[in-house]
Amino acid sequence: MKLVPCASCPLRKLSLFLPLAPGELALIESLKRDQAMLRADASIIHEGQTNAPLYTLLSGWAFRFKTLSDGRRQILNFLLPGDFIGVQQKMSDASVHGVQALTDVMLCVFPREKLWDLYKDYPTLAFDVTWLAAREEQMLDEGLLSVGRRTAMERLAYLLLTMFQRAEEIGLTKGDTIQFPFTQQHVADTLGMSLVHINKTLQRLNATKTMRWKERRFEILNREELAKIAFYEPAAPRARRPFI
Amino acid sequence: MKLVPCASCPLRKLSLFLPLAPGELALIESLKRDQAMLRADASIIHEGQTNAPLYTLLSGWAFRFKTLSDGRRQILNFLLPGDFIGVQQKMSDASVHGVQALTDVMLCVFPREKLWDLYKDYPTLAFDVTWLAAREEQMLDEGLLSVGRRTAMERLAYLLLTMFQRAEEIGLTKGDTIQFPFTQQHVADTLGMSLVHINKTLQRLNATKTMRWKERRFEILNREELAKIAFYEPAAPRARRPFI
DNA sequence: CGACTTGTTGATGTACATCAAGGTACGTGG
DNA sequence: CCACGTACCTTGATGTACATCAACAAGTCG
Repeated sequence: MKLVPCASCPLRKLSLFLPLAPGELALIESLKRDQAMLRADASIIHEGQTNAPLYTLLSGWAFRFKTLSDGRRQILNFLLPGDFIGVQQKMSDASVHGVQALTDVMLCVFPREKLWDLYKDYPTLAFDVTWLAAREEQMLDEGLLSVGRRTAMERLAYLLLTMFQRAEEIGLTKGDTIQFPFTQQHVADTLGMSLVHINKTLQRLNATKTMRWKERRFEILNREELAKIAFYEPAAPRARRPFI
Repeated sequence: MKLVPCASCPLRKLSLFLPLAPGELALIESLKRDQAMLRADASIIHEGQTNAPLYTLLSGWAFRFKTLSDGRRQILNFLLPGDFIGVQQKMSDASVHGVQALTDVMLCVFPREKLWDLYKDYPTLAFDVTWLAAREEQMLDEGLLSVGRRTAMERLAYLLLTMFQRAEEIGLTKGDTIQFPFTQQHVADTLGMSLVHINKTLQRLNATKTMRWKERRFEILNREELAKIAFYEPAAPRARRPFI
């Protein structure tokens, strides 16, 4: 398989990313070790794996998760194109969570040892890495708020709405619809509920006519009302990039 | 109030922090704007506050939280001396969570604009910042796993055990005991449960004789057994500092 | 064609929340 | 000193949001 040169990397086309200085691009190019293609359901990082490389998700969906020894699983977050995989592991430690592909995915592989070069020579990029980590952390905060304090209906509405909006930002939606790759079981494991209860809550939520989710196809019918159900409090407009 | 010079900063004494190069110390010194002392219950960062500075917690306990507009509160994490406050906000955005002091606290104030200087001139320190953020994220992951998938008893055991261990690492414990500053209501808001249920679960947990928590005084009686109840799966030994 | 994955629905049980009342400790002002 | 409030904890009674179990339907894949 041919390597996609970074200059034509799909991520570079996103408006989220301002142009890099030429030197930065060259550096990124030099850091890139490899590119990997994985099938849906493949494991990207195993729980307990040591010194896993960093990845950027170029295309497809994935998710981070943890499991207890008796099999209970908690999905921590979904990953979309443009997301970084692996910053979570405090450097050089064993990974304490797994990452699994939800669809076929394409990954850019980035050896962990070289992260230091990036910090040393390209503080702008280092700043970006921190920014991405902070963004991840905010999503986790929201997840914790959902699972801890939102009701079943609010949780489900919140998750579907925000997943839609994340997908929308990177152009994965068509109007008010999208094809979600996850199942009701995935959602159950994300929201800390049982599959059956997700299904019953979904019936009630569909009945509100603010949205519809059936056979993986999701459609928003009334975004404001859905946001109200979700207890979604609109954040300040997103910064496009770290300041300076 | 006198400023504590960074060279004699309480944090510098912790074994968690290896010696800094002299230049690094000077930089930190120059970045330090101020030092603040706050009373228990004071708000350190308000939800919605923009461009809040960064802080290092020098002494005392605090916590990060989010609230829904109808008052439901979720505590996201507790903060102990040596923790960074504010990296979570993706730079320059409005803060989407609040931070409140649990005891009287002493803070080192660090203007957000200067973070860039640090990244530019001291990549080692920048690396540390990322490392701290990654560590925070791992704690959040565990919190999400707890609230989503652990039972009430497991959750409570896990929280108390890990809070004890975090305190132990920075020398806040006396043998197997510690004085926790938080109330059962705080724990309820951390674990996504009601105060009443926390109390009832606590009775059951005390009855196992693996620990005792009464009137803020916490004591571990059998760490291994408590860890089993908590479904605590020991992580790989902690790295002392990011590899370079 | 079975075997499997995903979704759906109903019956039953339980882990939790909510409500309510009271208990102890600690502070305050009279 | 007492009377009073307030913060935190405790316990029982009742209700409900959830999980679990079970059975079945529809699609897909070897």
